[in-house]
Amino acid sequence: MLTDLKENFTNIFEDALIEEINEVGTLKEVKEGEKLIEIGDYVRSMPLLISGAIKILREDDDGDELLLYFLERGDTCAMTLTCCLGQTKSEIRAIAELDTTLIMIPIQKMEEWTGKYKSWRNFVFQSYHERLTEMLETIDSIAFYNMDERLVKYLQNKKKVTKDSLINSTHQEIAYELHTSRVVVSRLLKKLESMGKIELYRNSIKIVSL
Amino acid sequence: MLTDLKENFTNIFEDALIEEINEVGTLKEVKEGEKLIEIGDYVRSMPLLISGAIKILREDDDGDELLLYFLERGDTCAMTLTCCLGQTKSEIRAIAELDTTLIMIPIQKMEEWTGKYKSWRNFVFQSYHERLTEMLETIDSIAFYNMDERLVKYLQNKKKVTKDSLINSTHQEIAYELHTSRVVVSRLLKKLESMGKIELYRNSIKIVSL
DNA sequence: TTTGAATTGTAACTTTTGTTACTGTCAATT
DNA sequence: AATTGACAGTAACAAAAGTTACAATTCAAA
Repeated sequence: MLTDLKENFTNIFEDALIEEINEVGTLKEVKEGEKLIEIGDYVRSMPLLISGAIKILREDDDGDELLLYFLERGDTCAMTLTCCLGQTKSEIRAIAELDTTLIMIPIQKMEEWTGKYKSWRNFVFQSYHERLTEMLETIDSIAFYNMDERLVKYLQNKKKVTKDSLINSTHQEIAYELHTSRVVVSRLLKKLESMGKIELYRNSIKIVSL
Repeated sequence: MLTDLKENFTNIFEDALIEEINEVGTLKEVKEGEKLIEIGDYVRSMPLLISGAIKILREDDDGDELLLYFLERGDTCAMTLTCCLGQTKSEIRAIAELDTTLIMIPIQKMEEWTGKYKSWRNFVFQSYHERLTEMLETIDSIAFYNMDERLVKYLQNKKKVTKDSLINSTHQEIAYELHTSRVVVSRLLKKLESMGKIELYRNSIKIVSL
């Protein structure tokens, strides 16, 4: 774990802090599709992402979902941060988008470190900033763009996160994450295909030029 | 200013911190409608809200707006926090919704206090949490609700913030903040009126029962 | 008092999105 | 090989939201 830590956080955290994380943190591996946090859960530890990606989802009253954003290497979950401190329940669901490696840090350390390490404070503030920014982008997408544009953004984002221009999703899965219906997604994907921007296969979509 | 501080923050901040705020902070009064921050501005000081309310708006490429949330008594601007620390430009616009009193704190103190005062750290984290929660609610509204429901939420929220069941807005102003068209707002308001939930006047709307 | 701008109401229409229904295809399993 | 269920394509329709156009009203300024 120390190697993972040094590789990913050496320019971010002081050596003494890396030491401490190494002592109290536990390594966790999750498989693609595995659920990390459910809405309403109490959060008892804070994740640092070493590799992979985690998708953060919001749910409405009918149980329908909306993809908020992805966490990637070097990220942490800003929602978790405040849930830890405030002892409140999770407002979101977290699911591994890829096979993912995390370091879990017990929440007791959170408060201690924010007083003790400047690098930790900066990291936490930076995380908040990034998350707020991502939330703003999500709001932009929903409020200012039509579904066809949102779909394009979704595909681009997915490609970036998975580092793969072949996206292994069904139309139904995409519809869930964009909070629309399968028929609408199929319709718009077909239009993108006829424009030569993507190629459609069963269970996957090849991004040609988006 | 000391009185304002003690009245509003005495249970939140340590006495020593209140002292410091009193020394370095400056009192600022803004009139309703006055702009506090524009998108792209660099932020050089952090506001603590003593009284009044500030609306936070997001803008799209065409210059159209969307209301994100209100800041009220005891709040601070989470976007400002990170802008200060990260030296990045503002992503949002802030306009006084009511006549408002603020204490402005120079950003240099930010970092110093996060190391020095536990109560300050808690306040900052709490602020982030509240802002993230408000952003989630905004996302819920846009993503999961239709315009008629969003309009009702808007009116309820406005009533709560202004503490006045008579809302002094034109249909056009409401349309801007909900990012829709005036005709749509007029249509939906008329429907609410015919249901007996509101009364419509020129330049104002009376909330009867929502 | 007249003018003109801002505000509101409303009809008619278009576009976007969502829904229902049915079809064919693919792939795993028996 | 036959069965089954998940997946995708598409038509037809419905609902929600956006647009255009115009009329009526109010109110302040000329």
